[in-house]
Amino acid sequence: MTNNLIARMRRFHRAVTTEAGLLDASFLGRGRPLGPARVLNAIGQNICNISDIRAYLRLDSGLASRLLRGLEAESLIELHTRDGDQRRRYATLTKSGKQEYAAYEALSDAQATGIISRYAQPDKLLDAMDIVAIALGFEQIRIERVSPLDKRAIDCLESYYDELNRRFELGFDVALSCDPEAPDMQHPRGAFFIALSDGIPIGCVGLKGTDKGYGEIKRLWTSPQARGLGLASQLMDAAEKAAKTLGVITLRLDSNKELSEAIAFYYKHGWSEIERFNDDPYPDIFMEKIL
Amino acid sequence: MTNNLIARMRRFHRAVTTEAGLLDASFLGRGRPLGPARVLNAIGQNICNISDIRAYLRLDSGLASRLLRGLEAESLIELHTRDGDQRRRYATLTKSGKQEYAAYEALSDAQATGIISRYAQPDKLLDAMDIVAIALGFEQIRIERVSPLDKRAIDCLESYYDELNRRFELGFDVALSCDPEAPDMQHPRGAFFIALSDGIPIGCVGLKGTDKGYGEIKRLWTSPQARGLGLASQLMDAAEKAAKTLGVITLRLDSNKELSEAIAFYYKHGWSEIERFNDDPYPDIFMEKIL
DNA sequence: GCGGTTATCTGACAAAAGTCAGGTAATATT
DNA sequence: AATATTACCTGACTTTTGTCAGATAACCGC
Repeated sequence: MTNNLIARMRRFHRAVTTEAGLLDASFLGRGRPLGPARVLNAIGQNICNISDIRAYLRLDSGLASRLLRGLEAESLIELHTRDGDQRRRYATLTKSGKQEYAAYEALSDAQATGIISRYAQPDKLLDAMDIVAIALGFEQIRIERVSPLDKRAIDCLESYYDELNRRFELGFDVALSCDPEAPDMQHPRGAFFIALSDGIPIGCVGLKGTDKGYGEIKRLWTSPQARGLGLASQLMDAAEKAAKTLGVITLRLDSNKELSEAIAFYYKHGWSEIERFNDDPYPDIFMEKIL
Repeated sequence: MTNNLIARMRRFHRAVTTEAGLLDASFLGRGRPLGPARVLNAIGQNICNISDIRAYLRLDSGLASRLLRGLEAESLIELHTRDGDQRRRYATLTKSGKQEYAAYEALSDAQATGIISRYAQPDKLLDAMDIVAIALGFEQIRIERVSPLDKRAIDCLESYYDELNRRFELGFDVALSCDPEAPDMQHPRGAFFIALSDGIPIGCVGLKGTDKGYGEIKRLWTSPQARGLGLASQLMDAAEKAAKTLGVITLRLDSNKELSEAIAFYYKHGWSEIERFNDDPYPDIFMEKIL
């Protein structure tokens, strides 16, 4: 298999550059060169600040400036300053800019569904695309501290519950578990983190504050497509750092032996087994780590 | 999940264009613009005819001509005509051209291994890349008639035997099975086909000639990464067409009920169950189709 | 308030990529 | 044999992209 690695990778690369070429070429269908089209799309995706646009598209400052001037001349965008740093400028779409952007969106949606639709098992393809996209964009994964009530946090939690429900012999029902109250996982009592790959949530962890002299790690989860990249470690690090900042020195967690890879992960990261410390029906293993 | 489709696809697309940009940008490390570098690589991949190069890289004839002139001036390539159409010209790498090409290869190999190596489960990533590459390059899949002794045919057969060995409760040993003799699956007695995605074999089928008044379909297999794209149908069509050409009107095959998706496929494609017609130990279902 | 830094812009270039209207010789069609 | 087509080339041109050296105004630390 290993000797095959290069060939497989090359084939992938070729497929992908061709496809990328096609997808980008589709942007040309609207009579605008790729440069301005890319900038317009970046702005449409709410990347408004000029520095951010430059970084996202890897553009030289001069070039970026000229492309923006062009879009402004077409009156697709407007540039403003905002409160705060008066050097920074922010681009927003005008009415016709929004229409143009929507047209581009429609083009790439059509492309996307076209590719997916010829596939009998779209989920298989999408999962594969996720795996690739997450792996290739690994350096860009950001850990963000959010409210556990954030839409993206809830997405993660639902996937997490689904997975527990599939993996536990008796299923899993959050209502029966001791679901931590949101305030316990928010400043100043605790924290909640999500991992984002290009804006899409792919993992989460909660730090729950208690009044019992220890903090609890809850809902550590990474999306199946993101496993094997060390994301759980990153999340756990974020949670531990937050715990230290809050003055928590003892962390506890509960888990279930069905989740063998998780248990292995905890042992590897300095956790050790302790006695049961709650009466939640699902966990059968209890662990502790002194920071 | 479905409402998520577009977002996932977009993320993938972005990851992939960025990565593609990086990979292509790596071509720039050798002080040659992308255009000539791409042409050199196409020639290195044995795409020699100028029309083919143009089609592969989607280049205007004038542009292609100029890029070739440039490489010629660097004495990396030579252009010749060959027997046959004297208008057609074929590019070949010179000695230093081969060196340059090897240097590009080394660059992209380093890129590839770099990406793979940071992944704890490289096979997971590679499988995903295969799935994506095959799906995106679906239109370019070619069915080729080859000898069953062709290296690529043997690769397919080995994967096929491996899979049977995994899936049959008692395992699978080719030696115990009635392995058809190569001549039976070659002109004029039979045929053997492989499916190629960008040169890599991803499926096969054999048509075995017999002296018993019927032909046999053997070794119909598609790689797991290629399933769900209707590749088996394409292969079967090729085999049936070949059978007709050879004057065969009755086709038979044997299979095993463990391979439920295969059986379903046969029923769907006009095959019906018949009595056992051989004493091979592995099959437990026997089928026939009149063309 | 002053030197240093930062975010953005401008103008002048240069390189690369793409386009187009012919041109030539070989081949195909009738 | 005349005509059309094909494969490739050439030259003239435009557009797009990328680069660089300054300019300007706002901000930051002291």
